[in-house]
Amino acid sequence: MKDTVKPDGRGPKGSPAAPAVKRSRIQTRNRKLILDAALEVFSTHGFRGATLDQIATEAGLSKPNILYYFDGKEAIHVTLLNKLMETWLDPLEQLNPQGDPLDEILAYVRRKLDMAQAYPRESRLFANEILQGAPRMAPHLEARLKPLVDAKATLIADWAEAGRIAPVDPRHLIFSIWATTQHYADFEAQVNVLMPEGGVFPGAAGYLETMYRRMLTV
Amino acid sequence: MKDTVKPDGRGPKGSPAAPAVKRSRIQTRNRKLILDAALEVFSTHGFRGATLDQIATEAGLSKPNILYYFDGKEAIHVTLLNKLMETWLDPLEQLNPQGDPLDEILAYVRRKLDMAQAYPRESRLFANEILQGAPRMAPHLEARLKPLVDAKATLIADWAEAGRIAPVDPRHLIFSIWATTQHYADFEAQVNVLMPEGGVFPGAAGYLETMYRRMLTV
DNA sequence: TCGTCAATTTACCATTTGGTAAAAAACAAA
DNA sequence: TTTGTTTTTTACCAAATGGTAAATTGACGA
Repeated sequence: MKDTVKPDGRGPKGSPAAPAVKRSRIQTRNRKLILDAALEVFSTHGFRGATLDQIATEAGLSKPNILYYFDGKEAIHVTLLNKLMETWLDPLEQLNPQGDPLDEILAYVRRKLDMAQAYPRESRLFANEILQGAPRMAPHLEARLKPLVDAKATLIADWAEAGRIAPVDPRHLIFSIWATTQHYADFEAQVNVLMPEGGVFPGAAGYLETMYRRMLTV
Repeated sequence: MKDTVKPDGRGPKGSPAAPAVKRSRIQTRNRKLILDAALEVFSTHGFRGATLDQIATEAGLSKPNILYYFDGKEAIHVTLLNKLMETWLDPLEQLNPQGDPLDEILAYVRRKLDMAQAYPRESRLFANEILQGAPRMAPHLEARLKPLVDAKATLIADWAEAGRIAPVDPRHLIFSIWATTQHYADFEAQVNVLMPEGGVFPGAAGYLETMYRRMLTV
């Protein structure tokens, strides 16, 4: 019997992430089902706390069928993390050196808050990974996030230097933007206890705009 | 044979948290060892990701010996969470209605940041629990945290009303303080990648004081 | 120093979990 | 419809995991 060929075109235990082969309709659909289910499960239980059975049930597929599409639990997690990284970097990448400094930063805050609202599961997946010491993401952080943050920190420092925003440590500014926006996704369970009235995001948007405006206005 | 009596004075599967019986030196020492080991393990892997074997190894005890001191994995986790809640509430409780509003809030920020630095594992234990939907802490949040936050939010609203600090939504202010301070503990793995130079906390303290001063100064 | 209770170890067990092999079913090109 | 391929199911397995029973060792007051 010849080796089973997995739908992503890799042989058994193959590794390249890039889809070397065009996927069938069924493959496309089921991979999406699995990744969506896995996002749900990993983001609420963390990697070790999630089980393939949970993912299978959530996806409406059998466990062996899931392992037909992915090489294992870890491969699913890694796939999610890889996809996530680009999405996560995007709002910061959009910070425009040519724009008005205050507007740019406030727009960045806005984008991050919108993402926390639109993609809370992704935010929690990321939070879980970092909380646990970034075991599978550390290389990514080093290779992709760090250079981007370095570049944008320099940009913000230049803006401050030129007196176009108030003096500020760019890195701590970025940390505080991440922390305050992602908080509404990551700590949703707590926020919901303390602000029961529906729709916390409009208030959050107003608060954060005010805070960073007061922080950065010269 | 008579029922084995556990060292906390409860019979098998007993429940009261209060130590009904004074503990021996050995009990005190070993319970501490276990709780410390469990804090380490739970805070990095989450509840489901942690194993009794890990905790046992970390504590330097055997697994059955651990189950001699605690009714099970869940009981250890609950014990940690209960202890944690009081520690966690304390800095906010200290917010003094008689003090100068700006000073009081800045001191609160300072206390929270100091806690993130001194007790990062506790911060991550808490973050893990909330991330996963607060399954074992929701009652606590409702019963202890919510009343406190309500009270302090009213206090801050009064300060703003009286023009002693700039107008602000008190609850979002509190959220942002939690988010920005705990970020340095919870996302330590990421922070360390982006700010390799040792000692991020002095810079964080300076940044946060500046931010909340600018935010709240009338 | 002896006896008793506390503490610990040894030897297990049932379930859960990630994963596999191989057969069966569904599908698609001819 | 036939044939080769893709997809799914069935039936497993080995390791890990939470937990227990009972025997063994240790501490310590009378």
